[in-house]
Amino acid sequence: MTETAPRPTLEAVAERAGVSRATVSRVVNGAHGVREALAERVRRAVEELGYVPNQAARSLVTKRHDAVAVVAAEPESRVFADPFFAQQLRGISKELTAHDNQLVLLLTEGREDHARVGRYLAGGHVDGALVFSLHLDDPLPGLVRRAGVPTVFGGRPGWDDGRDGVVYVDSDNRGGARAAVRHLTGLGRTRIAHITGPLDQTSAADRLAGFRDLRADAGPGLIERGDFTSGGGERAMRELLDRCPGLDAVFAANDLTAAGALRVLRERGRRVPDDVAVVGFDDMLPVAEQTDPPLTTIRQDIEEMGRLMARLLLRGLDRRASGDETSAIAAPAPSGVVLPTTLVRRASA
Amino acid sequence: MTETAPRPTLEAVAERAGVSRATVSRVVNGAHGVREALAERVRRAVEELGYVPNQAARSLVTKRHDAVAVVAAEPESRVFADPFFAQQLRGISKELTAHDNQLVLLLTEGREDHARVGRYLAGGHVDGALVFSLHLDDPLPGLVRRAGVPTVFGGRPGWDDGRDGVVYVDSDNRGGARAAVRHLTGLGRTRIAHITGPLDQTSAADRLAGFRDLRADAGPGLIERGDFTSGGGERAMRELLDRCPGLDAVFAANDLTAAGALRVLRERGRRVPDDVAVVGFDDMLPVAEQTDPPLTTIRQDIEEMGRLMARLLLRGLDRRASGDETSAIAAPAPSGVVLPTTLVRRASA
DNA sequence: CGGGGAGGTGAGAGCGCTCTCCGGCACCAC
DNA sequence: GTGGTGCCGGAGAGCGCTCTCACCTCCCCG
Repeated sequence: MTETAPRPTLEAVAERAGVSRATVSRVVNGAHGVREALAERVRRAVEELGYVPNQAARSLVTKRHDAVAVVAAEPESRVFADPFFAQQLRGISKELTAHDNQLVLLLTEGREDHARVGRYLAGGHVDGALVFSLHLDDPLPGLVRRAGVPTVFGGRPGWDDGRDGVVYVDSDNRGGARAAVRHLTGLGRTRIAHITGPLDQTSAADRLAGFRDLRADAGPGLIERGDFTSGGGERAMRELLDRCPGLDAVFAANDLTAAGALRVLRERGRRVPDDVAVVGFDDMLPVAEQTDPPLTTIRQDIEEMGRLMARLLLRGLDRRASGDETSAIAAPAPSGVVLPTTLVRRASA
Repeated sequence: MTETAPRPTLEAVAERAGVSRATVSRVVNGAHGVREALAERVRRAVEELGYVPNQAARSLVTKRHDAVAVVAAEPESRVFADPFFAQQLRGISKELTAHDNQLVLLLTEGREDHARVGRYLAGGHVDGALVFSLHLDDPLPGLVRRAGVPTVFGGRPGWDDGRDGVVYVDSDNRGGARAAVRHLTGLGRTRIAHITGPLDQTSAADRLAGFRDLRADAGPGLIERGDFTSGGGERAMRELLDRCPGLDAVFAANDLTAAGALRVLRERGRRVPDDVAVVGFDDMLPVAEQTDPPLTTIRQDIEEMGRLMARLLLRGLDRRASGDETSAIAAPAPSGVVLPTTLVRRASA
């Protein structure tokens, strides 16, 4: 079918333009120091021949790939059930594209995949990695560290001990949770319950921490563990209602959970928000806007998270490339960047 | 920080094992014709040195990259609002991984991005492309064709004239629509309405066609255009109800649309499914399971679509690589593969 | 016991590019 | 005129790998 036409090489362009390979290379790579007349001739030759540099050959000598790996553990329902990952990806993609970098997607599933990813990263096929690590016991972080690839994490890694210069981007889960609680108390609610997410995920743990910040007195009776699913939200809500029928507000760790809680609340004859006010987290649109009543929730700028991750990584790569130790000191890589969240007020609280 | 240690080369392994580069290469690439004793020595040296082949160097000579581009137009709400894309990606990823291929993700947005993608594909950085083309007037298909890269499309391209050997994978939208209607008529419904999707997308057009297959007599009064969103579903449902208050069933082009319709139905005091039965399409879980009542819908195997796309592409690449004209004739690339859909019965119909 | 395989192994020529030299040339000052 | 000073541009050496050949053992058969 489509016979792969032999693509023109630098050599061919050089010949056509009547110059040497080196000159063509200089022009193609935007280096200065080539007389305009010559440069123009080269450019025309490039155009006429439809020359595109062979990335493999270039990488071979530069040791740069202009490619970044995005690593995500696939089985994490969170990653794929929500539109989250897609949105982060979009942010990442935009930023990488703007800097002429390619995005190599590595989805893992199971142990053997981890080994594969480790090998791939260690193999020096990409300049850096963007890793989504949501679980406390995630093997991925250790793996990429061993691979020795510059990395930025998405979400606070569980083992961030604040010292080892791990770079990550997260949204302000704790602050968002506080804002949710503050909103609820502002509404005059006093018996506020919290349905957590799976606590082996830092986002869930941080949201719980934020809740506790303002409700230090909340007995365990007002806190029930959920799992970021609506089914879990239902279960937890029932439990909570049985234990503490008089509660007047619920802060759910995410919107799915809140949707489940809402259903149980209605089923038990509680009016929302009159009897019980509900606040979610994420502002996951297809859910938050379509619950009954529409959900008041905490929004995070997912796409910006992705974009920021990419930006941080590329910046780090540049610094490394220029071997500029001083600037590395002048502007040390931030170890964690936390994006603000905002309260979106709808009808449920 | 992590000083990039100079990675061992084939040469280094060869020296350590006391053989020539060629032999190491043979072992590494699994070629036979190396005495077991030697092969073992080589393997040990590889292990000890932690040798990983340099893909750039390899590509330079083989002209193979073991990488496939996945191209998707980002602004299409469909691609990112649904978990669809993520699921297809997962299927694609699994299949590619199984064949040791990398996935390079290219998200486009706007005209200049198209040019960029075109250049990238034409640049021969990947062996093939998987392209999601949902719109009739999508410029992407023409672009990849010009780039001359082996391609498999996701979703039937609008311009598939049945002749030019375009390879694509789609789910059976038309058959699924027929199944939906058949289910409704089986329930004794006679005044069945259809809320379409945006008809410039082949999936929406095909679903409409399936509806028409069995309801050729359905006047335009029973067909209302939607846009795959719940808001559109609401609008269309109101319209339909005003125009034809006696309708007893609705087939919505997707679940989001159905969710919107459901809301309007309730608002207008119609009981579902008693007064009006509703069937959706997609079986988009967070939506279909959580509508009230839960949605009867047509499920498609999204992940399998992705997997199949990848499989088809890789198969084509293999054939091309082996230059095996005869097998190309013996097993011609299928021009379109259509995956079956199944009816998932819940409470709405 | 010698010749002809057959099967292993190594040498070496690139793949297409970048980048370091180094030579050439124009221009200035003396 | 001569020597210096830049700036351009070209030559050439690889980057790490694959792959074709040629060579070199052995082994088998006549």
